[in-house]
Amino acid sequence: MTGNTNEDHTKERILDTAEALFAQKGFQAVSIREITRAARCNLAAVNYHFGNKEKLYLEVFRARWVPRAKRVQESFRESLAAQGLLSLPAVVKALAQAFLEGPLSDEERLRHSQLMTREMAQPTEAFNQVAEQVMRPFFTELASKLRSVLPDGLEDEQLMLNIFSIFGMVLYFNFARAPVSRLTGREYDSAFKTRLVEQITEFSLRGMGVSETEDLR
Amino acid sequence: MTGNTNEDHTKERILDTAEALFAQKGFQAVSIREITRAARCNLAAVNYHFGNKEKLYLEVFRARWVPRAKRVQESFRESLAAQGLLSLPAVVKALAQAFLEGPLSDEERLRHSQLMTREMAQPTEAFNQVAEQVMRPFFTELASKLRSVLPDGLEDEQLMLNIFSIFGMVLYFNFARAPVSRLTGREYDSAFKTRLVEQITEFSLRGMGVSETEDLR
DNA sequence: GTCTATAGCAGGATAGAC
DNA sequence: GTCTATCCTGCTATAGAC
Repeated sequence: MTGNTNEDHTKERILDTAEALFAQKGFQAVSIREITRAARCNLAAVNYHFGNKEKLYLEVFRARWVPRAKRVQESFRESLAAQGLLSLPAVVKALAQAFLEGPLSDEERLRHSQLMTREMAQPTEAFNQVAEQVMRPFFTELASKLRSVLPDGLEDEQLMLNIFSIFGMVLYFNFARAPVSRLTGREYDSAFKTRLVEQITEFSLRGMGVSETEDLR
Repeated sequence: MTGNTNEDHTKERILDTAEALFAQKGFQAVSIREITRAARCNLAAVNYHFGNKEKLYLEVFRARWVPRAKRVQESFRESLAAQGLLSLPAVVKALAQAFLEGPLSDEERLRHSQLMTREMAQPTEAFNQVAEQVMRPFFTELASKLRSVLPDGLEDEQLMLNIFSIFGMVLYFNFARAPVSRLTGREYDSAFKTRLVEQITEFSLRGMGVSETEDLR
């Protein structure tokens, strides 16, 4: 747009690099020097393009994290549509798949959930974006979809807590790779991730009180 | 032992203060200056008593975190014994209670799970202590207790994944207070925590495939 | 065991050349 | 828009008085 010949512009490289480093180590543990070194640009570039380190962090969420979260949500919708008739198993399975096997690369997914976990555990200014632009609308959508396939008379709060319970498992299996791998002796390869999707799906379906008269897959 | 008149000794105050700050902000985000200021002692005290900042962090786990984790495990055993006959609902409820309403004060519990979450998401040297001295023995114990009240023929890995699923929820409700509060509109008061214990217990019991022929409480 | 003082370094941020 | 050079603050760690 501004006549750049190279879309791998410094600004974009900084955003990518910064996201990866912030996800791995957290805001405070990453220095501007480390970011610019990894992004192969000058130390002053961060302050030039983003003003300061904190604004860079916020921009990572605005320009990278939020759009990616929307891609995951979109993948959930498509995966659900592909399964035909709306049913509880379909919703739950599409959810687990979107977050554990969805459109993200393995590295992207790890980054994404690390940043989310950090903001949940220790909210910064970015948490408002996460909560209002991504979590709240998605939870509302999920609640309405689930309500349509669950028995009537279910309380709002109960439904919410069920959704949180599922998310708790999904997030846990994403961020707690160290203990899960150590205690199960399994690597996070694609076979294991498929196993986890199955586990989350079946555990959640039973957990939400679906009768067990039929196979869930 | 060494003739101190005051057991609120500098060393102990530093450990308490450091634990709280490391839990809130993480290792890198806390400075020795901040710790010693909050512990009302001299800047040099950390290096005198612990050698350096990293050794202080490890000592927080050795002298505070691990013993507290063992208290939680002990509370689980007592709570289980108090419920009479060993049954699946008894095990699961005792587990949820120990971690959400157990022997810890609210502040202690928050600190405890924040430190644990940090080590799971981003293991440091302290993770070995956490995993081998606390998690592994407790998982083994839990697995054996659960095995005795679950149908025969259950695979080891399936059992492990079920335990992780429960822990995922427990941890999530502990560390993700910000989104849970924001989206449910509820504070983490004791009424809500009791509600969460109930949620985790019932969701997990159904999730593990207990037949639904009777009330779970 | 607790203090002051300070060495030595890494961090964020900015000014100004190009 | 990218660079170098530099300011200044705050950090860890240590030496040495008391």
